[in-house]
Formats: sequence, C-alpha cells, structure tokens
Amino acid sequence: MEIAANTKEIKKERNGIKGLQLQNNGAIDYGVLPQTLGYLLRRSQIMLFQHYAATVGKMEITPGQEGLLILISSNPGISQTALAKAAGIERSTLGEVIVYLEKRELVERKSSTQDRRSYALYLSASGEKFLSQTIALDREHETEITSHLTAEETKTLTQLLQKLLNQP
Amino acid sequence: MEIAANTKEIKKERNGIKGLQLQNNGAIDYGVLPQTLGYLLRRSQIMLFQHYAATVGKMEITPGQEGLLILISSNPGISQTALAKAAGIERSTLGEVIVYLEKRELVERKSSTQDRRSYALYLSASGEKFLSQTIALDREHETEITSHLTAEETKTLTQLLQKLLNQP
DNA sequence: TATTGTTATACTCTATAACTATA
DNA sequence: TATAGTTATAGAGTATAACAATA
Repeated sequence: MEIAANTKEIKKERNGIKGLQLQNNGAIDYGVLPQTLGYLLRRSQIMLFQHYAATVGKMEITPGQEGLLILISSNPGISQTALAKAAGIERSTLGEVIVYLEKRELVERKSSTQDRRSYALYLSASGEKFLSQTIALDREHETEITSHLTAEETKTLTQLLQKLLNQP
Repeated sequence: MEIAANTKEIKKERNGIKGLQLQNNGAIDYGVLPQTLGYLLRRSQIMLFQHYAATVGKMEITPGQEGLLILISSNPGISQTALAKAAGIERSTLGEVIVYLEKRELVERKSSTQDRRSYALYLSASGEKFLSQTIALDREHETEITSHLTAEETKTLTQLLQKLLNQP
C-alpha cells in the first residue's frame, strides 16, 4: 500500500516535469499565500484536523464533540441553549449531537426542575472517564504536531492565538 | 436593528442567571479549551473567515477562490490537476470552481498544445486586476483583525504558523 | 494501461424556519 | 408573547467513483 502510493507520487512528479506548458516544472510558486494569515490558519487547521482524526479519532470523536464534552464537564447542569451559545453553534445543530452523545451514554439529560422546557446536561461517569482519555490523547496529538517547535515557541503561538481571539 | 439585538442579549443573560440549575450564573467555564491549540486554531479561523466575508467578501469571493487565483497568477499555464494538488482539493471539486471563475471571466482555459487532455490555466487581464484589488482588501482585512497585536507579534504569529505547517 | 477533466452522487456540517410545550 | 428544544429542509463544501478522450 505504501509502496504503491510512493510509486504513484514519483510518476506524478515525473509527468509534471514534461507535462505542463510553462514554468511549472514541478515546483509550485505559492505567491503571497504563505504570508497570509488566513491561508496559514486554514491550512494549519486542516493539518491539525487530519492528525487529530488519525490519533484522537480512535475514540470515535471529533474536535467539536470533544469541545462539547469539555464544556459540559466544566459547567454541569448547563442548558442546551447556553451550551450552543458557548460553542458558537445553533441550537438545532447542537440538538442532534447531544442526542448522539446521549445514545453513547456519555452525556445525561435531566429535565430541569425550575423550567420544564429545558434540560440540564451532565457527563455520565463513563463520560467523564471517556473525556479524560480523550484529553490525554489530545495532549499527545498536540505534542506530536508541535514536535518541531520548541516548548517556548508553542507557548508563544498559543498565547498569540488567544490574543488574536480576544478581540477587545 | 441594533437596539433590538442588544435588548435580546440582555434578556438572554438575565434569563441565564436564574434559569440554570447549577453554577451557570452567566459565566461559562471553558475548561482546558483555551489551552488547546486545535480549539484556538479552529476558533481563529472561524473568526477570520467571518471578518473576511464581511470585508473582502464584497468582491464576491471566498478565501479558497482567492487562493486559486493567486496560484494561477503565480503559475500561469498550470493544469487543473496540478492546481488541485497545490490547493489541496480534489480535481472534481476544483473543476466546478474553475468553470465558475471562467464564467466570471477571471480565469481563461486554453487547451494545452502538448497534451490535448489538459487545460492550461491563466488569469485574464480583468482577472489580474480583480486579484490585485482583492489582495489589497485582504491586507486591510488582516490589518484590522490583528489591530490589537503589535506588528512584532503579528510577524511572530505568522512565522510560527509557517513553522507549524512545514512539517520536516 | 494510465491520466485529464467531467459528471453523478453522496456525505458532513451547518443554518433557517416552523413547530410543541412550556413560561 | 417569548423561550427551550425538536424537526424538516436546504445550502455549502467536500469526496468518491465511473466515464470519455487522450496519452
């Protein structure tokens, strides 16, 4: 499988050298893209997501779902509306995910005693355990993905992204 | 419109204070999320995309389409397959976008003389002009989005993202 | 046989709007 | 009247697989 993929790559590059009309002799010029914050963020996020899927994804979870579990764990009893707002998604979008996480017995919904329209969300005991394992895998994943940065650089990157996000 | 939105916000928060079952008195605890690179990247990208849509988006363009224009401009005569590979998307996905950009007369496709299966892609004169305007707006947009970072911090952030992406 | 570009199809993620039950 | 959560539907954006023309 791996050998075949390599062969294919080599063939593609060989073809690229003679196949293209002008100066595209295999090396692509990315123009201003690598200087563009939007491009760098987009590509970084894609790369991270793919690595996440191949590592933390073993737990059958996505970054968005892990985020919800963290928010519920940190805010036991939160309502779906409040959770949707915190997660930055619509209530209708959240609803389906919560049903899914409930079916997996990671999340429990209890009818609120004060407002019978709303649910209070909690992690089950197995949900908490699952989340701990997921967070541990996530840490490994992020360590791997930043392995060619120094600890100092990773810290700086984290801080700068936090600052970028906290629009005053 | 703005007043209504504000009223709504205030009502929601007031409700949140008495409406929730446990300690969710309006303030959400984000747990480990703000320390997580994946979360920070995802949120940053969403924020940037929304700001882009509200500014550069006036040109009726998306970040992905702008990226394609930049790649074509920097690699005149590139084939669709090579462009798809450079942009990190599938040939079939690229095809539709190219047809769209061709209809807008920003991109021209010429049949390759050497390989009659493939097209050589170019920007039209108006495509080049359009791209210049788009890139100028994009620079404004990125300046705005990073206005609360120092020039030094923005440069560092850019460099660290480049380093993160160039997995050795 | 392999590759270029196209087409048909489907999947994921998300949003909007209408609904119900409660407030 | 307004809100919590659900449902139905639709729209991006993407991928996979099969195809015709060409290599």
